[in-house]
Amino acid sequence: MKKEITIYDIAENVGLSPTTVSRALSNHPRVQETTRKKIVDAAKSLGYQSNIFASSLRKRKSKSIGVIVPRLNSPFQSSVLAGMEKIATQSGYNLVISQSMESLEKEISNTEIMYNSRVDGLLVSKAGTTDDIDHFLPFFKKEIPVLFFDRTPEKNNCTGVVINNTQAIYDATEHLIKQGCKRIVHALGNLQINVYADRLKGYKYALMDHGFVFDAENVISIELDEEAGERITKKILKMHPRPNGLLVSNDTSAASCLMALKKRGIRVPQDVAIVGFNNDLISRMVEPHLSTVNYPSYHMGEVAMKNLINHLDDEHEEILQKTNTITLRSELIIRDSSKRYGDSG
Amino acid sequence: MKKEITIYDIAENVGLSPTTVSRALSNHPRVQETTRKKIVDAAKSLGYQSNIFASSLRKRKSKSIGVIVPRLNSPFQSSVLAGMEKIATQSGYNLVISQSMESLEKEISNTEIMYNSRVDGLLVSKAGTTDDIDHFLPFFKKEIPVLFFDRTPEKNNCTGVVINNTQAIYDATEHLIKQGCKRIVHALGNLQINVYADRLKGYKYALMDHGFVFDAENVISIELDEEAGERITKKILKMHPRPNGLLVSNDTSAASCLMALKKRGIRVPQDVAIVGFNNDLISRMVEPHLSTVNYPSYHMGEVAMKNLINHLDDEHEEILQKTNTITLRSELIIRDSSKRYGDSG
DNA sequence: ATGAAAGCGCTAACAG
DNA sequence: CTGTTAGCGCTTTCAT
Repeated sequence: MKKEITIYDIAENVGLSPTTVSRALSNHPRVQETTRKKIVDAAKSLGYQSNIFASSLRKRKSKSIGVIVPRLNSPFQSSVLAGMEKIATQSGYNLVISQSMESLEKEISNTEIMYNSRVDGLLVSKAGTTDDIDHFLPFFKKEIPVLFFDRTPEKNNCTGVVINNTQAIYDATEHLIKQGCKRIVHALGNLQINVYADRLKGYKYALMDHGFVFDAENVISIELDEEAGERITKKILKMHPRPNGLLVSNDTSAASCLMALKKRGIRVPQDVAIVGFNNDLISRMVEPHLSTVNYPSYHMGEVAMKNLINHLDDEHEEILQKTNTITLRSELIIRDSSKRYGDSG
Repeated sequence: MKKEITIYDIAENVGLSPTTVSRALSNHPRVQETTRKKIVDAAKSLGYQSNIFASSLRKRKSKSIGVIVPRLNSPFQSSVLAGMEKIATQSGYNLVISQSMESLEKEISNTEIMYNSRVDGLLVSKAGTTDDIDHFLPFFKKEIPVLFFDRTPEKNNCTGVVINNTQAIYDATEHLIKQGCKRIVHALGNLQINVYADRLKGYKYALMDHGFVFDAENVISIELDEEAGERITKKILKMHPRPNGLLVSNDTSAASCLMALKKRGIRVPQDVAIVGFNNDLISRMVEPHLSTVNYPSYHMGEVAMKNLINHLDDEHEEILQKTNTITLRSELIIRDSSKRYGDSG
């Protein structure tokens, strides 16, 4: 391996000390402009590449941020990541990304890897299985900031960026009630995940507030994938009376429900009104278009990253450190899949 | 800041030298089992965390791999990334991800960042604008492997993982011809991107082989986003005779075409047969279901990463170094959007 | 099987 | 504004 060009080589070349070279290269104010110029030129002509390992070792900072998501391959998550990447790159941070595949075991292992990689901060959307956060303890102890987004642990001492899931589903449920739905089924994911637990609450509250009786049979907890529609539809068709309102907690599954229902000759929204969640592309491509909850995913990525970085860069102010929860605005988008009485909301 | 626990502390604690501790912790064979155990236990009880900066500085390896994609937020790319992440994590590599936003300028800047971050290898799907690869020169010079996937530069000295785009569209075009389409329009992205240039070739060859005359008017080069369908449809409707076959180079746009056509009362596939590209979820959710080309995106991620890592880990064998191109299998999936004569392919 | 010593390349006190 | 010095924590000869 060829020898690396170091600041010592540059120093020798320009007849200055390594310190000055180091300062010049990192735009330290106390270096004369002419000196800096000379150094920068020499660096370029010698083909110098700063050694980030040495720099990190000395500064105890990696300038990188870890992100752990349940799955990389999801319209929602990839949109969040896009927002995060934009801000991180702008601010000079690298993004180290891994996925937990919805498994706590993998999340723990990923967390350890991130810790050992010495990321300056960690952004996490929790895997479903449990509410365990012991594996973040090393981060807490070392005061490396951990910020949760979307799927946050229940323990309320963790900073998180979320939407108001309860309110979102409250609104959706109320909308279906106003559309004349008498039996409303709510299909959602693993109830150990706060996101779904909160949505269930919103559903219950809305029913209550409108004089409906909550019936556990109307709650279907299921993996919300592409095939979910078939499974949900089969369950619905066995119910008496047959449900005429359906809340499905993501658009992929909502779209797949729509298809499964239509395949059986059941009309949407006349026989069953459907509301999805996320406002993914697909909600605008199926017919009828899906009513859904607009989830500001890209924005969530931006906000989460911006807060983390502010926290890292503001060495003095620790204002954000004690911010508990940042709630982003989400809103119900009403489209044809749930409009049973003309255009009314 | 509290003092870090180092191998010196462990050494002192167990009465051995730092060298032995280092060896024990990295599973060097020449350490007695009992000694290793003692060291590992001490490390644990002292709360030791290996300092990866020091280790990287010494070993000149970061154990991380950079990935640059045009956009994080795309069903195709996120699926590729998921495949990459799986393999990288398995092999003990971190994934540093950034997006070029389809801009050469950002790609160049991202490449520099990756270089300065000292990634052990780089995986790139090129931004569209040009075929420029000068910004990878520093990698080539230092013999840091760069592997392209999907969108590869034309210069044929770059290793790449691809599908046979020409063949894929050849098959799709032939299929439409066999379905009785007399005028076939091909909508694709920026023709400076090899992927689209190759597809155009496949389209031309298929026309030629079936006695059709190629007409440049039938090629629409356009940004393939959610709104593309409207733009494509407007163009088609101005053509005489009206096209009755349509190849759209991604499923999002193909689906949006489908909708735009249906909105205008044009029947698919009877009036216009459509074939998309990628086999995204959406192709199975619109009606009629989209015929499309199955693009093994997840697999492409796995293969690209596996090859890169093999290259990195096999210090002796440099077999893969001279592999030029790995072509993955893709295949036409025929669904209702292009079936004009019953079930025939 | 274990240890001593040197150095990877940088930055931050401190001094001038 | 510039320089001297020391050390971040690890791995790796080379020696025993």
